[in-house]
Amino acid sequence: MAMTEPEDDFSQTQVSAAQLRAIVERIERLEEEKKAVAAQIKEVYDEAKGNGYDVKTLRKIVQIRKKKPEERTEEEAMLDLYMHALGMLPGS
Amino acid sequence: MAMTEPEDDFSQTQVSAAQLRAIVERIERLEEEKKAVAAQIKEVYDEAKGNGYDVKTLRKIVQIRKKKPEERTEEEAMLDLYMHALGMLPGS
Amino acid sequence: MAMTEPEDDFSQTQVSAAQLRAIVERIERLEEEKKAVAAQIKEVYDEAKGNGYDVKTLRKIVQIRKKKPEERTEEEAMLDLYMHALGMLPGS
Amino acid sequence: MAMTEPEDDFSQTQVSAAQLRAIVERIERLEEEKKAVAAQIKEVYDEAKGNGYDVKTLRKIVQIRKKKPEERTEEEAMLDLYMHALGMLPGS
DNA sequence: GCGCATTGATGGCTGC
DNA sequence: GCAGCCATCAATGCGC
Repeated sequence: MAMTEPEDDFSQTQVSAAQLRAIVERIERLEEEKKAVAAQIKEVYDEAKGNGYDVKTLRKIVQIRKKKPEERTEEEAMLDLYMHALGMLPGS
Repeated sequence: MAMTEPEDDFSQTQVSAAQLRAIVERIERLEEEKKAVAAQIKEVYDEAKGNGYDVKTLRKIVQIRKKKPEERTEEEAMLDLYMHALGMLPGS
Repeated sequence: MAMTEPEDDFSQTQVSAAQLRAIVERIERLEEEKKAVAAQIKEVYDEAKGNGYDVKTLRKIVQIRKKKPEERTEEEAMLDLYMHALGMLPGS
Repeated sequence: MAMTEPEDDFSQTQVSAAQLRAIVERIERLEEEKKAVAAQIKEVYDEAKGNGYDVKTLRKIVQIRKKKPEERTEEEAMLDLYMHALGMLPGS
């Protein structure tokens, strides 16, 4: 009875507890997913290693491919930046 | 010609390049998945925040639940030890 | 000649460039100092470790002492609240 | 008396407490230094801002000057990296 | 007040 | 096997 019809004083608390539990468990499930994907990534690296690839180098390549577009933009902006900062451009 | 009938000397190299490309692309796909899951986790925290929960505390809870009870006890004990030595606790 | 008697049009620009350079170099010097201090901090931790102290706990202590007692109390209270709601505490 | 001639049972503990306190305080002093230097850096930026410089751009410049040598090295290594990884170099 | 960027902390990997 | 290194992740501070 008390379980199915809790005291009013505790209803809100119980709801909060249930919500809280739901939130935490959702996060934990998602973190497990993330962990699983991370493990798959590791597997690919390990397999590659087994095929004679150098993991460290592979990581570098992935990293470079990730950063490239960003870097190129920075590089292009840089010249303008310096020139502008030094008052060598019209807009300065 | 060279493209459709490559020199034997380069066959192995081309296979390696293909393997390499396959590996890198698999990793990149998995990293995108991981990124997506991370975004979902962020959403849950944001939603919780919208419902009045304190995100920082939520993170702490998740972290604590990750640790084994034994670890948690050890860490707390060590902290108490140091805090006691520094007079930061009532019983000191 | 042009170097010793620059065109009026460029005088201001040159001054700005000099100022700019001065600013940037001052910042760079200060950042080196900051880096040096960070290295000293690391040394202290390493030395402590050599004397048998637990670095992780030391860091926690330093962190806790940084916070005002009030903050600390609030945070602990919130954590207890959540942990209680989740049945992670004895009294729940 | 107890203060100047502590019980043997507590000597080691007290020494540890003193050592511990010394360590923590050294760290705290160094962290204050670091904080002070950081504040000086901020002052330079603020002063520059007062002189009409764009702080955001200044930060970018400092950043670029910091990363450049490193990036150049990476850039150089990269080509070799790709070529090596793809078996297009003698050493592969 | 929010999002971004830096900084600090943790856990995993590598080399000795 | 452990210490140092690196990559990831949380947290603080800053600017918009």
